[in-house]
Amino acid sequence: MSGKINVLLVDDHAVVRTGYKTYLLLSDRIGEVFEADRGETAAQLYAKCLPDIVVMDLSMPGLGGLESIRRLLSRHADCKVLVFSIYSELVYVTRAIKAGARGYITKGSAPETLVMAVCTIADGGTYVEPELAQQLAITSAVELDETARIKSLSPREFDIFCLLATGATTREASKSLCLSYKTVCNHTTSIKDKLGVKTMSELALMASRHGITQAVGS
Amino acid sequence: MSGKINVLLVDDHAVVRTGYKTYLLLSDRIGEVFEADRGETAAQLYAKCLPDIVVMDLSMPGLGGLESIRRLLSRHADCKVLVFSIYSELVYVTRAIKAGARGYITKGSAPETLVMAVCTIADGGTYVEPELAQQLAITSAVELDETARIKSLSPREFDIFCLLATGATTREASKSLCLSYKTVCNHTTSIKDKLGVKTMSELALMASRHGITQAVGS
DNA sequence: CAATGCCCAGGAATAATTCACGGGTTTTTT
DNA sequence: AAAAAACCCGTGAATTATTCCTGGGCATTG
Repeated sequence: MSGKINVLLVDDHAVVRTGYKTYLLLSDRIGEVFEADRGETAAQLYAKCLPDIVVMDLSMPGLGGLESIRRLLSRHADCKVLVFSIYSELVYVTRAIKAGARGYITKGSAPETLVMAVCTIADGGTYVEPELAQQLAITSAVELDETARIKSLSPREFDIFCLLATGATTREASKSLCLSYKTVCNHTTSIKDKLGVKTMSELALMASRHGITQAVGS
Repeated sequence: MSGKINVLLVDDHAVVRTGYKTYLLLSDRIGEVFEADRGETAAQLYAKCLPDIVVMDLSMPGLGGLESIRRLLSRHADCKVLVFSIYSELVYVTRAIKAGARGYITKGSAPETLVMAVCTIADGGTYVEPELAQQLAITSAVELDETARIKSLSPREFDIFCLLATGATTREASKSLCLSYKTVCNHTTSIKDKLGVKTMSELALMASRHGITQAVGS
């Protein structure tokens, strides 16, 4: 039905562009493949070439991939963007979708998958890598949940959480808060339980993600 | 002088492999290009094809890139390995070199660089991306101290460090590395000692400051 | 007045960690 | 090449940390 699909590839890795291009051109549904190495030039090239779809990497110098998507869409609202990233973390998926992407696949996916995704999106559909799509439903809630979980800590638990997450030992925390060592142990158990972490490392990383860097108390 | 250079590509991303391959084959110095998608098969393929150089990604499922390099070298001591990784953190560079790699470049580098690095190493030289080599001198005093400490870890200690710092339990780490639980405990003690930290939280935070976010290995 | 939830903490059982040690291997030094 | 040093792996005994269960005090709420 429709003619050939013209693609604009945006990726700062020349090697990756080449790999992708090689695969795309194997399909007879694909027409021309344009290349840009950064977000800034992508918008200009888009205006000039008017491709049917933009395939965009997320990690790029200058404007990141996300910002590039936003800019592209602010000028060309009907622009179809497929994100093709090394990141399989859901954070990136949700952000990309939020920014207006129509699809998301990782560089680990089979070459046929990307060609297929390109065609699907060019035809007006959307495509998110199955594994990610599945996780998305589950984990998008969990992502927000992390904040919620921290908030679910009782005041005392939060005090202890801050101390332990920034490197204090259980004993130091107990002294600092004038509590029995055992009490702190017990609190810690329920903190880990509420936060859903197994190790102190996870706890510390979670705290640092949420900007908890120094002890609140003395 | 020498004939064509045969290359073995080890990367779990098919697209990326294709990209390298396409570029490599543009050079008339390159002969055959073999592909492996993980460390386990790389060793076998190496024995069969006897390439002049191995281009290896660091982040792979199963054996990580580092462990793959070690194994490869334990069987084929004269094997030349060029690491081609997304990681631009210095920790990984030094680790890779220590593991026996002859060179290190990132996926962001120009395609010509890759070909050049391959040729240089195949000719018996070494090649580390200039930016990275330079960065080794720039890092701040505090970070430098921490970096030095991390570097002082033995290979095994580093493996364990990565796992524990990203949330693995001692037991999980022992399984993942096929070690006795007690052995991991003992290593952990000396890791904490060498890094000068008291708690696992501190250990995790220190790792995250140095860009160790996911296990390079399994 | 229950009922709930937080706060504190002790006891017993369990799990995790440390310390001292030894044997084997690899690497480096001399 | 021999010696020394460093690394790797592991065990056993002692120590410490953590969990689970329990219970009392306190404040808030329906």
